[in-house]
Amino acid sequence: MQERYEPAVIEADAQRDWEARGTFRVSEDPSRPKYYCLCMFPYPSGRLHMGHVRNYTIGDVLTRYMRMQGHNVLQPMGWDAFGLPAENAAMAHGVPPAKWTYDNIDYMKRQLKSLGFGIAWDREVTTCRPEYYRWNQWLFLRMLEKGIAYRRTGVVNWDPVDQTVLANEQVIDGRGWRTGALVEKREIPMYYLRITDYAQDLLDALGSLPGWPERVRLMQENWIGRSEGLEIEFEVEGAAEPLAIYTTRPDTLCGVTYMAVAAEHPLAQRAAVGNPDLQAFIAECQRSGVTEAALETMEKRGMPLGIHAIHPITGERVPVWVANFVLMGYGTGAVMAVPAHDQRDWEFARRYGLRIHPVVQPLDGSLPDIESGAFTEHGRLINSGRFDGLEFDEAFDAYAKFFEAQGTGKRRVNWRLRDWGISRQRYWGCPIPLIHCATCGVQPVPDDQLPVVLPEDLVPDGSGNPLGKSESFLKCACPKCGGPARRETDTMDTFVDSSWYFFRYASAGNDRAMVDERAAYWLPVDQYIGGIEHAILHLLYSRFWTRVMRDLGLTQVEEPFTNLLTQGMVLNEVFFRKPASGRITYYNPADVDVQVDDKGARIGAVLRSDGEPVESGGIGTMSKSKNNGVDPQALVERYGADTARLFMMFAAPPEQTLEWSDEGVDGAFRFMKRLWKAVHQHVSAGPAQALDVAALDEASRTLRRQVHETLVKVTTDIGKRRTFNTAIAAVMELMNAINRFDDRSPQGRAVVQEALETVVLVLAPVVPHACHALWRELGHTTVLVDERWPEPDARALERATVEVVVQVNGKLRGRVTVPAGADESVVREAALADPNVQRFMEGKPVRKFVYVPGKLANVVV
RNA sequence: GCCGGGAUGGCGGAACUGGUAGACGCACCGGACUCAAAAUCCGGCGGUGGCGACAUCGUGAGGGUUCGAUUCCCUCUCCCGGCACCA
Repeated sequence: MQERYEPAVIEADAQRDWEARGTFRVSEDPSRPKYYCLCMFPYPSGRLHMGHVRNYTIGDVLTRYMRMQGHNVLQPMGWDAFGLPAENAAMAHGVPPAKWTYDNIDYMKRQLKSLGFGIAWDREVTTCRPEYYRWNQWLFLRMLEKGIAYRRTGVVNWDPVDQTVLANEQVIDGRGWRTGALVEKREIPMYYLRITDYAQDLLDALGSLPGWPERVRLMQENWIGRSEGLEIEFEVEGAAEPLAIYTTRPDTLCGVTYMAVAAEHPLAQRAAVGNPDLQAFIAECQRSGVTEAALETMEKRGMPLGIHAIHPITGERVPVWVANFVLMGYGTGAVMAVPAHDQRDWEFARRYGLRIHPVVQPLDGSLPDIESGAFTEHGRLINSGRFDGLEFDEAFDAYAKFFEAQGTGKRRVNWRLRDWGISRQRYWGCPIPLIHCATCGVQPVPDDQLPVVLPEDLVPDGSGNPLGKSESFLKCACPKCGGPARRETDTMDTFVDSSWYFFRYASAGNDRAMVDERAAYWLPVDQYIGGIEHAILHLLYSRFWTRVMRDLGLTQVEEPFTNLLTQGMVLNEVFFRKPASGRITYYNPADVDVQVDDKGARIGAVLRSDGEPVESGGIGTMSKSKNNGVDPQALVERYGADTARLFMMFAAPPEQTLEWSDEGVDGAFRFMKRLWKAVHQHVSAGPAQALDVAALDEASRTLRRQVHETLVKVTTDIGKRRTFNTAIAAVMELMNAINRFDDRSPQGRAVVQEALETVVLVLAPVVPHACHALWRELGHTTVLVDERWPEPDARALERATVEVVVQVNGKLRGRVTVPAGADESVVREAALADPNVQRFMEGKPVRKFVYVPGKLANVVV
């Protein structure tokens, strides 16, 4: 056996071996339990980043673990290959997005292979390939037929200089990122998917997802945002049509002191005619951003329209305002304002001197305090005429009945969730398969003409969609009348691509159907793993898309992902210098030396190249802008894939953020060397004898118990808790025990042989290359990746005595050793006899004796 | 602003169902080996007091429940993720 641990050689050997054996190619085998382990596929940005390495290492550990547990495991991989960065790269370097994307895929695929992930590469999916996205188009046409897809206008960010639609991330402080021009809101026709038709189902089914983190279910529940309320019509003076509003607080109706409508609302538009001030204000509302965060954080402003609504209960005249925080897209584009019981309305009323009229009092009968803020809790009605004295539920019912009887209002369920706008005015995406004909209008592309292929040779220049300038793409015949027509140039949101790729892995290569019977074998995904940043949108869209496929008879599956693991982000330190004048410069932590005092505490940091100090910017996500990324490739070349994988899994539990640490990587590498050395030392003394459990001495029995205790712990940590860091810590502890054990007798060596075999087996999912080699060195002719996970020996786990800690009044005062399974009375006697325990009891009688069997006793005096 | 999450030694983290706070690793300190260094091995390592046995304080801040709270409840601070065209 090689004495030195040489990862480059070991890893290449192992990978060659798996490749030659076709170890990770899988087929559908109904005789074995299946396990579909899926990691979120990467966007091919150029190189893998540490987040990918973390994600795919978690997936690979589970894949290899479940394989050892006897499952038929599928771990596929693919590319989320459409998207904005390819267009940005095209603009920067003049390369077509297609070439850039395919080159990146080639490089990143090599990186993934070098990390030793057990991927079924024969099922690879690339979303920018026509053989993939034709099925986006095909399903879109089915949705159009069923009315799930429809056309209406939507608001986008418009850069007036570049004459182009901007993504939210391309709008910086309200200005276009390239032109610096003030961005305008613009309404354009777009295609939407009726995800709101599925809102109730998507909400209810969250309850059937016990394998999802509670926080993700909560976030989705809040995102869907079901609310029950009343839709109420207010008469408007001098207008034929009433003003409809939706409220979840009908009990506060008599507290309405003004109404607010969106800038785009017909009432506001009409009032603005001939009123320049109002026109200016409405134009200003058009200029704010379109994101919810921007709308919620901006200053709440408004202007009276000079018209009045009639309160449906009191008959009072109520002024109607236009306000920048009311959105035409939400509900009816108008709200009733109750400043006494809604904080936002309260602030608005204070600002503009509007009346604040309390109509709800706390249940204790006190008067609501509306001086410092709104009273927003439920309570009892006052100042509400014949509704006085009612509580929330009663008031809700009473008002509902009142309006239903009059036909001027009704109960309504409202959703925060909005329909999914899938149109993008961009080139590098899946073409929406529609044709515009001057005589026949919008026509779907017939199925036999699919796919509508995206030309791969265009280069965007930032001024609009290049598809709109490509005659060869645009020109087509109308499928209905045969006359000249033009193709739709909008492409689909890339969330469409990622909403069903997990079905396609299981139906790879089928050019006649979107999914086939292989999907019925593999779906649903047993374990999905990806970043927490996808907790809402991607996961919700996938759940929706799966339901549409179910309704079209394409699958029986309703929920695509049975278990979900959301991994935390990978962080690193941030170092920078900010000269008195000039731009801030970030330095890569690899180029910075940290200075510590003699206790190891940090006292400063200097740039290695010039020895001058740099400032610490704390810890942040690895990013280009902060220049704090670590290249996985350099890591693998220096330490090997196993060390990289071991560090990633050891440094933090998977759901938490992970802080990068070069020293931590060194530590992981040292452990690999120690492991290698321990096996080398053991093996170089010749083969071990068979283990005779009955012949072991005390020290050997203790080591053997530690081996089996570790096995139990690692099995639950990997298999149930998914806390790989504690599993690895337990194995490190065992390795320390093995290294301290120096019994070279035949039975001593037999115990060590069993211990080392166990270590190699349980570490195989984490550091598969080294373990692959070590398994052979330990005398096996089998291939480790096909071995079964070991079973603990119950008899090895038995203990004769246990240590019980003894507290007096909850404070630790002593320890007693008692026979395992001893009665409480035995423990009590031993505990009370302990001198230190007696000292702290100060001769007082025992008031209470709490005993946690085998662990702890608390004497209360 | 709203929704979700987090905060434990010098650092990353552990404590699984309310029961020994600090496992494991890193950094640091001391020692062995070495002409020396690196590597490796051994030992120490939350603060304070004590020669020591041990005591005492200590899990972001403040309060509460409990025999017992890092864990449960309330209030607050800071950090991170998402907010519908980044993926």
